[in-house]
Amino acid sequence: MTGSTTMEVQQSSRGSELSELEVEAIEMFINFLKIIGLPKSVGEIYGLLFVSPRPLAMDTIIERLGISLGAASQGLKLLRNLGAVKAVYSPGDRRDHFVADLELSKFATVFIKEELMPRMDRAMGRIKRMEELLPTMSSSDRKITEARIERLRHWLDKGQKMLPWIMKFLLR
Amino acid sequence: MTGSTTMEVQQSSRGSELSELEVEAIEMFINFLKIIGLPKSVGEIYGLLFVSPRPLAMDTIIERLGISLGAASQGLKLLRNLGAVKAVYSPGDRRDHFVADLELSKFATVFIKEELMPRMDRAMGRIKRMEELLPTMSSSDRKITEARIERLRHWLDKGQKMLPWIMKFLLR
DNA sequence: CCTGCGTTTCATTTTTTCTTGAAACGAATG
DNA sequence: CATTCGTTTCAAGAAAAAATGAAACGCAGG
Repeated sequence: MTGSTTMEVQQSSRGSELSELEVEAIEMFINFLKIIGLPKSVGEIYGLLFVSPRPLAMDTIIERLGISLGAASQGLKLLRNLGAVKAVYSPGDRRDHFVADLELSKFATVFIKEELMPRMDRAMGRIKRMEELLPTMSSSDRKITEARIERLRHWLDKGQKMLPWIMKFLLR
Repeated sequence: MTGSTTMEVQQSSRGSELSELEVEAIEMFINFLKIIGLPKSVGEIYGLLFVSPRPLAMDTIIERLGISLGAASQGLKLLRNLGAVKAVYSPGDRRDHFVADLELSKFATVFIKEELMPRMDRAMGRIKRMEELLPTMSSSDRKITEARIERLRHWLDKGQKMLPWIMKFLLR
């Protein structure tokens, strides 16, 4: 019945062994996404989707990577929130299928916008607070600390000015 | 001579309570250094040293931060290796005393040089390996994956070119 | 409506990372 | 040189982060 064209070398989408190429991609993304604090499972998922020529359903991802249901679901959710993966509709299949968004700069820009910038803002708040607290120090020490805080502010300013520039550069 | 209005806050250099200003600085650096993957204790140490107008001995650091001997020793070692802290000689005292290097950009440049660049090099190695493996794919899928790997390489190239520029910018 | 498939949630377990403190070390001092 | 003070090391413990999988959910198809 199901005859048709022997399903070809579909091995990469239903067997369980990962091809060497897939392993390379996966390891690359594990290491890469770790930099911005994402867990291994997220790197695995994105790596697999990145080299996969066609959308994959969640249970395929689970089976091929050998990760748990929870990790897959949460990892995909996170990646979708980042905009790094999107779900595509697959006719005649109740399951969602997932594709990697190839715009890698998203990882960097999201990281900058969601992590670095808010942290820098909070740091700036603390610096202001420190400046307010300066008068509570003995005057001899105050000069020294004041200069340091000033320096801190200066450096942070520089960082804050640089980030938008980097983002612009990343977006082509 | 210390006249001024209030001389009270001398406590901050030998008692055990941290001043509010010190707390702000410490929390700031904990959060800041966490970005580049350094543990809390390291942030605490650097933060304390940063606002301290004079060099501190290790046991002072231990006492004031309430951290252990091991954490202090290892944290200071790490910070010295990064070049973010240096030991200064204090006449008539057997103990080492530590000062924060105020060149904050060091954290960023060390991170770029020691973390990002090597990772990118390794990633580039993997990309080359993937390109070698491409011929093992079925030809229909190969085109797609080939284009993606090409894209990956392009993006990584861009990143690698950007890093030296960022470093230059950070160093004034 | 019910049923069943696919997905999400979340308490628990596992793994990883950080901290602790005692023991080893070493170098200045008497 | 023996002693003492200061520092480093590292095995063990604590804390934090990530993964697991069973239960709850929700929705398409009957």
